[in-house]
Amino acid sequence: MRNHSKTLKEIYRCLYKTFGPQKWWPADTPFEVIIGAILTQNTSWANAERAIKNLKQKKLLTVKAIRNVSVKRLAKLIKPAGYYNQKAKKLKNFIRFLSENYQGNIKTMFNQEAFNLRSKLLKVNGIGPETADSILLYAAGKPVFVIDAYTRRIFSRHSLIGENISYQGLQNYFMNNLKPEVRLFNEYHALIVRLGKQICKTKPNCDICPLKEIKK
DNA sequence: GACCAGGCACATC
DNA sequence: GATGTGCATGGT
Repeated sequence: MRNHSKTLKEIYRCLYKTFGPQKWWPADTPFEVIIGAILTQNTSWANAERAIKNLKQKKLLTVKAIRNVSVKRLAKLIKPAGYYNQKAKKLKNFIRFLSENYQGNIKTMFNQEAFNLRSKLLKVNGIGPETADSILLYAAGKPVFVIDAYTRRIFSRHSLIGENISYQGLQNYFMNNLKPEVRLFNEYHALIVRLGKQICKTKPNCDICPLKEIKK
């Protein structure tokens, strides 16, 4: 039997040594992290960033401002992020959730146990597992491991997990085999994305994969 | 011009 | 629970 805990640590060290700290999440405030998490859904970060820049420029990156702006104007401003009509509604949905349950106060929302908040976030239309977990880890600073398409691709290619494993299954795999440290979870997910961006697009391409030395 | 990017909701079986 | 589809921009 493979010692998954040991292998996961080994992979982390390898990625960190190769790429260094990724300094996630690139945002000024927890609120900006949340907005960014919604805008970057199935979208390159560069495009999500353009949308955020537009919102900042129009002074719309606050709870109150997004609550008061029309969906139409919001959609127009976030256009570079793609799916702009859907995402405008999603942003509105989150703001409504925040306003109705926590007086629009992010800190109040975060003042509860992580998986309790997680289940509430998942009920907001537009927030799925990855977005919820990104909010919990990168905005709230809670030790929740974020899974994305790269994670499944990379770890199944290295035969550490089945390629059809569910989001929950994969998240449990990481969380059962790693210490629940925010710092570690933060950097680990970011490094996985970093690796995925570089080489794990469509082919394994293991010749230049820094993980090729990880023993099978 | 195809393919991809730090997903998600919804319909259908 | 699994599988298929719409949503949309900008870079390679």
